[in-house]
Amino acid sequence: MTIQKSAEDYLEAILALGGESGDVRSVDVSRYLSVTRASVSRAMSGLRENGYVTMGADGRLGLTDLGREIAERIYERHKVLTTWLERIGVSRETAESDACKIEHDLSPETFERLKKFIGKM
Amino acid sequence: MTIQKSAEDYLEAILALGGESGDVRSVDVSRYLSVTRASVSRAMSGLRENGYVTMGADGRLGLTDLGREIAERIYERHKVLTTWLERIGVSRETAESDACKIEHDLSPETFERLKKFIGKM
DNA sequence: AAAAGTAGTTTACCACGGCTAACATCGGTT
DNA sequence: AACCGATGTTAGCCGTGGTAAACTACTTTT
Repeated sequence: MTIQKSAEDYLEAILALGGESGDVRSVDVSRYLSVTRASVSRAMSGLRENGYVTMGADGRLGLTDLGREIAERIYERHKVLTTWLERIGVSRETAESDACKIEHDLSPETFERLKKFIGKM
Repeated sequence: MTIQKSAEDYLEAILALGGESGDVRSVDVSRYLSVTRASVSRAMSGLRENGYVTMGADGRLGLTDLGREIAERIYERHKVLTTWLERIGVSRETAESDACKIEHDLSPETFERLKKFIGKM
């Protein structure tokens, strides 16, 4: 199973919502990503099957090591992109929204370059 | 009909392949985008219906004013993105490929900023 | 002229990823 | 105890955009 874009979004959402407590449920993800509970439920089912996500009997979501690795990679990309976009003068909101859209697509090479470039700005 | 990403790709391909002669056929688009002739055929059918593309009896493809407008917008985005990526040290090939992936997604605001930024580099 | 290749189309299929609707649970209210 | 609201699941649907296979038509080769 090659991880899909939407799967990356779900994993990232779980990470982003986790915060201190780590108390994340499907409905939180549903609100965060503006999709229905049904969509989250099906996505979680797939992510559990493939070992990216765990779910307690009470519905609490967690990331496996594998899932966390992916989530963190995407989340870092997200931060790099928003930083860069804001740096060149894009508004915070647009930066966030654009970052979400392209964070899945850019090559590792581009990310490395971008990180270095931001450092030098 | 809100134009879709794939539609933008097809229009851009017709523009990119047009060059001097303007002699573009479906099979050229098919090779350019690495999709089957069947896919191109169906896409062209939709783009013709909606007034973005023309097709002569001999199979020659052309852009309507509407289609050309979109194609040029995307093509310009493509050029801005590849320029920028190469500028920060990404290889030509990766720059091309990454530009293709994100050229549909970035907001107009980001593009404006990016253009200005490249000018100042 | 016959055969082979090239181009475009149509059909039927598939995966993805949304959605709604209906149902099952569970916890707190009254 | 009965009810209600919130949550999660399942089933079935849809649009998008690819595919392969089969067919047509035109051109080029032999």
